[in-house]
Amino acid sequence: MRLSTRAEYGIRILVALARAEGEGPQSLTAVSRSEKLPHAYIEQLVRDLRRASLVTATRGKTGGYQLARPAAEISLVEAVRALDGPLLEMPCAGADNLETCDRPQDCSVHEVFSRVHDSLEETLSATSLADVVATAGGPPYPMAVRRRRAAQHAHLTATTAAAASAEKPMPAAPAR
Amino acid sequence: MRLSTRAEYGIRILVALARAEGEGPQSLTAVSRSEKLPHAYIEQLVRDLRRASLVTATRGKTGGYQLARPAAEISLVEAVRALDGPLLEMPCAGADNLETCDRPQDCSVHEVFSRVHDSLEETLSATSLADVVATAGGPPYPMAVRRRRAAQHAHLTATTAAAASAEKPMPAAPAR
DNA sequence: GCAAAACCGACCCTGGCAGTCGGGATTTCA
DNA sequence: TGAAATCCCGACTGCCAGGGTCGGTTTTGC
Repeated sequence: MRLSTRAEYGIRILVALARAEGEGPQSLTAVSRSEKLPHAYIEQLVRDLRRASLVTATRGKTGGYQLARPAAEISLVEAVRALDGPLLEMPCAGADNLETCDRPQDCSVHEVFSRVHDSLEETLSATSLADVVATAGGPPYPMAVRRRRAAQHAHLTATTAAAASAEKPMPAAPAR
Repeated sequence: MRLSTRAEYGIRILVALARAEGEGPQSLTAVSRSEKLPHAYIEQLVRDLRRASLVTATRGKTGGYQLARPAAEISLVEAVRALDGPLLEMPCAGADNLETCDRPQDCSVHEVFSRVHDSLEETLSATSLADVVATAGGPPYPMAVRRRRAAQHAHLTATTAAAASAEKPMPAAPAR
């Protein structure tokens, strides 16, 4: 299972724009340089972001892109949907829109996949660009991650997985 | 984002075997017929399941496959890992094993992706084959899903997403 | 010994997706 | 006015992972 690089790059772009919030339009070349991403490719992606109204563009020599809304009000799930389509793309799984399962009556996995989809949606919509920017200032990541994992593992053995999930500090408000 | 059909089919196979728990080995042709999956392809998958010790095989004319452990003790995350490798396969993301991020010091998305990975792991490891079999008897799925969604949405507007997740009845014990 | 099963490796083939290219439309600035 | 920098757009390429197949061997029950 993997998230497309489209979504990954897209998020990186948005985060870069979020960092420069209020500083006016950022040119794509600047972003591509700072994030080390291929300019020509990025261009496609940012187009989709604009069409999804996550970003606004201004043309001309001093032009560039900026977030269409405050970073705190843009959740990652919007970015992923804009670039990647449905969160969990499977014939038989509470997809984003409707169910297109070919075994309508007795599909064993339908329920589970819907659950997976929902959990993805939850985690992604619970994180805003502002959150990402905020955490990104912290300690080097492998460390932070490992510390988090350790703490969580302790909980997992003591209580249930669901309970542990609820205890994780999930910073911000969903955008919608 | 999508789960490979390998994983999907694999789960279907395991569920079929779980349904026939205690009835001795089930031939692959039987499974392929009942689940409407291509025999030749399934064969590959079940091989991997065996190598991961989720399934045992008996050869010969009356041979077939059966679960290596009770269905209640096999979680879906094991199946997915056996067939699909790491849960969330991304260069920069707390992958299953170790971190192979090329932007070691300031990777903005590392933290988020790890969170997604963990949430996947939670939901998948919280569901055992026995759970799937149990829920699979119930009402036709689209209904069940829609009902669940509606209930959840009501909560989401009232409380936070994380809290709603904790309230979802997640039936069973993680396998490990 | 025949039939039916599990085993195995090698192979094919198509779609999606990362990434490129060339050109056009806008704006700014000198 | 024109050059330069940007956004804008559609079309193209190339690769490779993944779904699916095939032919053959070994094991076992009747």
